[in-house]
Amino acid sequence: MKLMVLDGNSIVNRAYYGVRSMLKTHDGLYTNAIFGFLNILTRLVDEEQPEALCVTFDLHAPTFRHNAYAEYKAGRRPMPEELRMQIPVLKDVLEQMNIPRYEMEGYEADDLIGAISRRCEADGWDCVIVTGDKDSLQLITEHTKVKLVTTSMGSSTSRDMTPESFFAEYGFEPIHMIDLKALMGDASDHLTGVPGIGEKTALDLIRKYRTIDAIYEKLPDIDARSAVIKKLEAGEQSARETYWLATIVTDVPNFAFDPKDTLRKAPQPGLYDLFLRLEFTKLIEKFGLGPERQSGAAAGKGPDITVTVEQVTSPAQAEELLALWRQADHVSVLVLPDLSGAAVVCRTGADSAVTAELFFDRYQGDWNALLRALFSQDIKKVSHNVKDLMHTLFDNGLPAEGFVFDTALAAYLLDATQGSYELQRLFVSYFGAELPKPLYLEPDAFSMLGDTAQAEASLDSYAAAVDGLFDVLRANLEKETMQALYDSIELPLCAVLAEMECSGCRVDAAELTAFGEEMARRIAEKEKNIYDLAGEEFNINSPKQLGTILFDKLGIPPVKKTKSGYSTNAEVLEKLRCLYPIVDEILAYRQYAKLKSTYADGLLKEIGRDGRIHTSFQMTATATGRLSSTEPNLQNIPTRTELGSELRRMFLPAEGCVLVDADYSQIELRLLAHMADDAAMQEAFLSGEDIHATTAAHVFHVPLQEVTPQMRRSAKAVNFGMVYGISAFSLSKDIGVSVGEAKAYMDSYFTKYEGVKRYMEEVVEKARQQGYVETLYHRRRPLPELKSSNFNLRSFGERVALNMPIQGTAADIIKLAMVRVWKRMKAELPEARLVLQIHDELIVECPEGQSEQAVAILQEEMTDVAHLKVPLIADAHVGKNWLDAK
DNA sequence: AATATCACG
DNA sequence: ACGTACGTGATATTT
Repeated sequence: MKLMVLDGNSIVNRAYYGVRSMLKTHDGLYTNAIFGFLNILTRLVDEEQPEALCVTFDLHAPTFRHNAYAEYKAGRRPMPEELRMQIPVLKDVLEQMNIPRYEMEGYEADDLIGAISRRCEADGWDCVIVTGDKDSLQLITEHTKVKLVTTSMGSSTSRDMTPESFFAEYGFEPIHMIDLKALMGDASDHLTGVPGIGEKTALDLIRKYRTIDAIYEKLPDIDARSAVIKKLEAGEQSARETYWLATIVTDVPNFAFDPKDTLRKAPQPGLYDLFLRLEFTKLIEKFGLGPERQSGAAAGKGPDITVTVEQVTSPAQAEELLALWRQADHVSVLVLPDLSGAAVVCRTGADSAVTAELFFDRYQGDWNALLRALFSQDIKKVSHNVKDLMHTLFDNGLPAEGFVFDTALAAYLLDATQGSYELQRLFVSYFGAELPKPLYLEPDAFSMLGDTAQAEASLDSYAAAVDGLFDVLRANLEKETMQALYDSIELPLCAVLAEMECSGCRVDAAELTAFGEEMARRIAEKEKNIYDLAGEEFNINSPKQLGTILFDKLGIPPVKKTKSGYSTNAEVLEKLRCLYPIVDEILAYRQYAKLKSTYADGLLKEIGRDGRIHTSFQMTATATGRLSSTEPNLQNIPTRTELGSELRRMFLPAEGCVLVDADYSQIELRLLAHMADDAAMQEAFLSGEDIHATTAAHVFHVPLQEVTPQMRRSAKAVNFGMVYGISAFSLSKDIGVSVGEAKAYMDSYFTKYEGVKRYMEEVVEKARQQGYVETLYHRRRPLPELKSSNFNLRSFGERVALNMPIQGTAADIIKLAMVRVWKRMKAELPEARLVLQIHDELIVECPEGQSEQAVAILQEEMTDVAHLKVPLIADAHVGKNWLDAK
């Protein structure tokens, strides 16, 4: 039999610091430590398969040992509030999981673990101790092993310590860990040990003599330098005291522990509700949890409404409902992805609603006409992921008007850091209950299901969920002053993006194929050279194999390491290229391989039957408010190298058309000048100077005419650094100077741009107070990281606080410009259409003869969209392909 | 599923 | 003394 015992305090600490970001629920309850704890727990249980399981905790009351050493705890940093508040919840979780918890006044978690492990051994059980503290290593025996948990870079790993592995590492038996501590002490626990004796000397002594008793018995004659012997003599009392303090008590009176009491049991039904509250939907699935009784899943704590369900089969019935919907404030609609069915929820009173089920195969009328009526302007509709629905409607030649609310989009605005805005998740967050599995969304769910009844029921409850979420989300948007952002930017953008996705962009498949073939030739050539230079064949695409060849076989000095071996990235290889010809070949190989796999082959796969690529724009993906582009990503087509930018030649307008490319000039720096209200920087933009050159002149104290290209490059890096939340270290790395010089540049920069300096301080301070940052248009990003006690996490939060308002405002501005350009083109230039957006750049396709009007519309709308204290400039060019239009 | 790399603004 | 830019997505390899 085997028991696993966790050191609760130690593991929850590791978990808290280990989980990458500050996970929290939508209403601000921190959960990252609990989540991390459960991850560690489940992983180790899987690994060990123990029959019994328990957790111990410290009780923070003074103990006899603490009295003996009053300052014992004094030096430890207090537990951060964000962690402290999670502890009682974690204990609840353990209770619901039926995992016994042990804590006792006067004893630390360690002591209880000691007692537990000895009790196990006495009963003939094996014991596995899980902890992050090395203190427990003294408990290792033939039947007790320690799993030492360490966290680094956001993931935790554990190492098994047995008598054998301990001896291999330390060179003595586990029990002498106490003797080691007695000599070297432990700063983190305020154990003095022998003053002047450090880890190395202590290890030497213990390896030779094993115990402090043995050492002190023959002290004058032991094999050590005389200085060491002197220190040992002077520190004997402290050593013996430390020995006593470092010894884990294994004999705890009144601790009635029986390993049989900890045999694993199924969790309590309440675990499900608790996980719901913590929004651990993934864990609910993993643990196979469900509600206590089948009480109609969507009923839960959701809105309490009497629903009449109506099957729509006849046109007469449809007419009646359409009339009802037209006079309703709004209806909530969910539609199957293939438009073969829909559910429409319409409120008929404060606590009543009618849900209509519409299915193509049961409707004895003109299905298309019904959809046309439903999606016309005069029925106000709420839905989830409106842009995707519009895309489908457009593709089918149907109208997509009268959408007044998108629940996914609203939830995204309320917290852009959540990552996922699935309906099921939102329902859990806002109503604390689960929706049934979304059968109809899974591929072929319908056909596999056979019986459509279940799918229909889930479509109903999903539409009802949208209806319920609408109220709370709309109220929250208003409360947080995001109504305007929502109404005038995000929601109108849905139609714009849906249309852009449907339009797509024409791509020259033949040219792309030829380009791919040319890359294949060059790859083969480089491959041969590399194998020759390496003396053997290997997979160049594998960083692991490449690292072995370069740094082990060829003996090139490694520059940097990653967590799993040598780093072989471009930055590293760039440093080595002059000295080793193979490195040059590898860099070339990598370039060709990237261009072929990601771009030539990757884009070819995405060309549709219409000869065009239809990317998807994601509206709820980024924390700053930017869009993203997927399948394929058309926002990262190469431009920085000549060879790569050839790909842009293959993006074409439709026959008889041209492309118009308009991009904002330095929009982020202009926004910095505006938002920081920095007079000097505003002046530079107002006078139309080259901002990077001007900055260079100031930073390097030279007249504008004497600024060299090198100086301008560095100044440009400093300018960008400001937008990103700079540090001297990273700036120095970026422009290749010492940290000291970089620091000097920054100081000089801040002397010139005082407003920027002040702004950077103020924005972080304000973010700390509010718990979030926001853009000019009140787009918001929560920043719990600023309260973190983890230096790295907190610093990250500070950089984000500097960056998000700028990047996010730029995103707001171009989104608004898109809506306006779209509207004007609809009215004035109906044959022109928006094709792509690349963050600060818009691409329009229009008939050859209309390019001048298109340029004018783009420039006017992009420039006029915001009135800042500096001009907003947009440059526009016309071309027969993307490259020419740049 | 995670990691390393590299493409973009 | 920490470890460093901000925001993305795709591919190939490895676990």
